[in-house]
Order: sequence, then structure tokens, then C-alpha cells
Amino acid sequence: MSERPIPLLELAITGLLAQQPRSGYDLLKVFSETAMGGFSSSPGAIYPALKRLERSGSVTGDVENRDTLRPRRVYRLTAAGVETLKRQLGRPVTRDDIVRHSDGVMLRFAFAGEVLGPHEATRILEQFAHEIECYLPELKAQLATLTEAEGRYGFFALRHGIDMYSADARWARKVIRELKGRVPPRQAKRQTVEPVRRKRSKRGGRRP
Amino acid sequence: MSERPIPLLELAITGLLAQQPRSGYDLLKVFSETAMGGFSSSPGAIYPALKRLERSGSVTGDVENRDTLRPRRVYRLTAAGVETLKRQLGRPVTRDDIVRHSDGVMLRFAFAGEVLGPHEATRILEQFAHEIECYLPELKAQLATLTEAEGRYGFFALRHGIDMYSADARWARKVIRELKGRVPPRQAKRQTVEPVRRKRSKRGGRRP
DNA sequence: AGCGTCATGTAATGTGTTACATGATTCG
DNA sequence: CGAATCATGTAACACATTACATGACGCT
Repeated sequence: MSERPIPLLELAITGLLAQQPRSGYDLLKVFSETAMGGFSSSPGAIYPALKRLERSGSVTGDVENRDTLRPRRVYRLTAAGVETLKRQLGRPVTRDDIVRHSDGVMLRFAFAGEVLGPHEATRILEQFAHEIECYLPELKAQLATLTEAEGRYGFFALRHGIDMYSADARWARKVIRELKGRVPPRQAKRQTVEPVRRKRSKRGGRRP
Repeated sequence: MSERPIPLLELAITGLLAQQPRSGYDLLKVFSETAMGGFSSSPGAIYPALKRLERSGSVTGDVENRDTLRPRRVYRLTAAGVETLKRQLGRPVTRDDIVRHSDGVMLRFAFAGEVLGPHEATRILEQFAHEIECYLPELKAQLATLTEAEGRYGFFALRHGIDMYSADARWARKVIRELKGRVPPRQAKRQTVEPVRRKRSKRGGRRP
């Protein structure tokens, strides 16, 4: 039913272009200067990704300053791109997502909040917290089987995993409460074409 | 000076083979059944990686049960492989490591503890904690620039990053204290060839 | 007889990384 | 004038994912 996941870099680019049109270089800067530094941030990754997204019809690039000597290719989401983004954001959060792609969950949360509103963002957090809370007991059981003799450092490393997931769950539950506290406007403001403001929005999400 | 990093999967395999000889299928099982589930755990990744390591001289594979109808190729580290592993474990922990390869740091910590002893493991933790404690204020500064209007969900996601790094640092400091508390034997027991015990060691480290 | 596990691999495809390449503009 | 930044890309390479392929063994 639900679409298969697209590469994280493409999801990140799609989400950032949903906020505002940007050039390849703009995206490069976002990845290298903000907390989204978990991404490649190298031209060899970003420009090909933009080309792929353009071929698949999710984005279009308009050349700005065609007359001047320094043209910029500014990309924006198409209607199809918006649909793709929404389908991606709507994917359920699975065990696999939290074990192997937890950065992607954070991306989806942030973009879902902006594109689909607090209701969907909360759903993602609920599923995220739930999967973790199911997984944690298993990890703790594994911890119990580790004796001092057989892997003291593995023991520490496993405890690290447990600490991380616990912090994840605590964070998610807290944000759920905070989102519930305020008035949920049910649908966030929509972003239309808006002729290219050059402003960097910092955004978070660890090594996403 | 210090060698460039090898792929994480190869590092993981090398470290696991330092504990005991294993077959490709054994490694597969470790990745799929223990908390090291962050790895590919697919034959299409592991067998080629073993072949690469063999070509580069880090491991050798001996066929076991050659006569029977179900042969197993059991790999073990060579002397050169041990040296490579030690050089990899000895690499300093950089900002880039914590932002983009934090799983690798956990691997290196666990293996360094076993292969090089508590002294080196502690050094890794110190560097890990230090880099994080330098990075955290920058993230908090970024958080301060995020207004409610300009990215409420980015705000939450950034706070998630901050929570994670804080938990990382807390964990590291705690383990450092625990390692200091006990008698540091300065060099862990060395593992020699040891004819193939078939025992799974569970080991931790999140999405490593 | 069929299913699950043991056990090994290969092939196609896609994608990230590294390094290179080019040239304009701005600032000191 | 030189260095840093703006701005865009390409090419070679390495690597992971997915899917496929094979076959023995043990159990029911």
C-alpha cells in the first residue's frame, strides 16, 4: 500500500524545497551550516539528487539571472512533488525505521509538522515512541545475558543504546505533551511559490 | 599520519573476527540477532566485504568440513589484520565522527576495550565526550535563533539532537568513571587462534 | 513431502564519496 | 591583486540493497 521509501537525501531536499525554493548551493549551505550536517553536503551528492528529482517530476528548476554572468538554478516543488512528499511523510514508523533509519523519522516529523500539521506530526511521534518502548525491553533482556566476563565493553555499548532509546522516548513523549497543550490549528499554513527569499532557515534533527 | 577510515561494515567484521573466528553466516547472524542490527546483515554486503578483506590481507578463510557436503568457510584475522584494526581503533575522535559517524565511535570503543585495553577505550570516550561538549553550545546557540514563527518543528527536532548529544556525553562520562573505578589491567587478554567455538556474543552499540 | 534453517554466493542497480574542473564576484 | 566565497557541475570508484540462485540437512 504505502510507497517505498525514497533516499533520505531526496526526502530532505524535498522537504526543504517545500519550505521555500532553493538552489543547489543553498541546499549545500543548509547541510553544511545547520544541524542537518548528517547529510552529505557535497555537490557530488546534491546536484545529481536534484537532477533525479527533476527527472521524476518532483521538482522544477528555473534559471534565475539568465542574463547576468552568474546564473542560479532555483528549484521548487511541483504539485506531484508535494504529493510524493506527503506520501513519504505518511508512511508508518516501523521497527526498522528506529533501528536503522532513525534520522529519517526525525526528518519526517519536522516536515510533517509543517506540511501536514500537528496532528500528523503527533502520530509520527506516537508511533516512534511506541516502537521504542516495545524495543527497549528486548535490549534490556539482552543486557541481562551479558556477563562481566563475556564482553564488558559490549555491555557498556549496549547500555549506550538503551540510554539513547530512552532519551528518544522521553523526548517524544514530552513533545507530544507540548503539542497537545497548544491549540492545534489542524492544518499548517501552506507555502506557495513566493518569489525566492534568500533566507536560511536553520533546522534540526540529528545526523538526519 | 593516521590511516583513513575503512567502511564501518569492514570495521565491524574485523572487530568481531578479533574476538573469534567466524563464518560469513555467523556474522550474518550476529548482525541480525543482536543489537548490532544497524548493519546490513544481508549476504550481498557481508560476503563481498569478507572477500575484500581477504584480498587486502586482513583475514584468511579456511574451509572447514571440506570432506562433508556442507563446507563452511571460517575466517580469522591475520597479523596484518590485527595491525589494521589497531590503527583504526587508534584514530582520534573528530567532530565529523560524532556528527556523521557516531555509530563508528561506539564500535571503536567496544573493540578498543577488548583489543587494546581500558586505557585506549577511556581515551576514545574522553575524546568523544569532549567533542560533544564543544558541539553542544553551538547547537544551543542555533536553538536560540529559532523563533516560534520560523520553524516550530525544526525547534523540536533540534532539541532532539541536543537531548541525544547530552545523553551521549552523560553516558560517556559515567563509563569513564566506572572504568576508572576498577583496576585497569592495562592490556586485555589476547585472543589467539582457538579452534572455533560456536558461541554468539551479543554486543551493543546503537545502529552501528 | 514440504518447510525452515544452514550456508554460500552472484548480478543489477542505485547512490554516496572523493576528487577534480571551471569561472565570476567580493572583500581586504 | 590574491583569497575566500558564490555557483555549478562531472567522472571514477566504492559500497549497499535487492533480488535471485543453489543445495544439504533436520524435523514433522
